[in-house]
Amino acid sequence: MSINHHLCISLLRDCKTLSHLKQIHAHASKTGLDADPLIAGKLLLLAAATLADALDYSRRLFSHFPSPDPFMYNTLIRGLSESDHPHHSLLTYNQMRLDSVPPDSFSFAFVLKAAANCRSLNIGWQLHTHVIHHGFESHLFVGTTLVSMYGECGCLDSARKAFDDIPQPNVVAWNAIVAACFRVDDVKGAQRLFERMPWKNLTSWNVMLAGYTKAGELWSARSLFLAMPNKDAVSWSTMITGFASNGLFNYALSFFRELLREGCRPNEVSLTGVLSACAQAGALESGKILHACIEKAGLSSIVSVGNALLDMYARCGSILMTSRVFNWEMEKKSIVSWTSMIAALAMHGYGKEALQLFHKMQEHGTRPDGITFISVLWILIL
DNA sequence: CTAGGGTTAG
Repeated sequence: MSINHHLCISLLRDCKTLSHLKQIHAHASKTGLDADPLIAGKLLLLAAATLADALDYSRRLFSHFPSPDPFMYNTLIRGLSESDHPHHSLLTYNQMRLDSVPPDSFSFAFVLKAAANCRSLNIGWQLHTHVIHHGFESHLFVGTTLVSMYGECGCLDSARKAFDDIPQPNVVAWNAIVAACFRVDDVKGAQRLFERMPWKNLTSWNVMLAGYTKAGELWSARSLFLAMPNKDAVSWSTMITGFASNGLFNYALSFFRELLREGCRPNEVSLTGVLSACAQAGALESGKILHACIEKAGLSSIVSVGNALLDMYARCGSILMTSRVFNWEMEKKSIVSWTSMIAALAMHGYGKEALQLFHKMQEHGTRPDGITFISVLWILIL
């Protein structure tokens, strides 16, 4: 089968997995589309860079283009900035400058995100000078990314200055500076800004909810939630995960029930939140009901949902259901899945099986981290 | 063809 431009673009738009991407690439290379720097080749690169498990692949694709343009550098910088090694994004940015390709506003938006993910204030400051040097200091998008980068690095003063440098901040910029206050636990400052905001949208309210729950001020969050003009799935998820992570299981469960009563469809975030509440409360029966809902809604293939289910069964003492979920219901496993299963086996006295799984995990190419080793050590204690 | 703010498990 040979494919044309149009087909290639629509296939890439729906591409979700690495093997799917490889198939498309194979078909595209038969007609030379993969080397077409105008559309298909670039979109192939874009798909690879935004697919979580296809970064090496995207780098290989990138290296085949003799003279990459800003779009292609940006694509790789973006993919790497969201990876586990965001500093590789900075290396690509440096390569771009060495190749005398001038960075544009997109390049700065992506590379500043990488600095934020590295939590490196030094890199952030250095990039800020580059932004000024290239004349983007009053660019709305770049300015907003600077605000959130400084917030992420815990430097509220710089975030404030970057915000004041934006000539006409819109609601997104305002939301960014409010979120920056919460990130350094300046709840009072966030409240003052929230009241002074010229406009608010739903996200502004959700920023406040998330900030309050992170600061442990759940009653402020609750009264704001009740006073909000509109609520969406993020508002509900924020409240449920907020209550669950602060140990208020009954509130998490009753908010989830309320969500269902309002006719909202639970998403994967609210489900992981309420499952975590069941796990901590030992509510096996509620957990089983949720399990059935997840299967019916077709959400069981989402890794975070599967992991939350695993943890719920393990903490509720049902080792049989834990291994059933792990062995039969999870097609995709992350390091969290392997570690949860190992911990569950070890804590229920199945030391030999836990150790076997520890080896099997490495055979699957997943490298253990600190938490995995701690889980294995439970074998010695129990 | 790419971009900024809010929710996700061990």
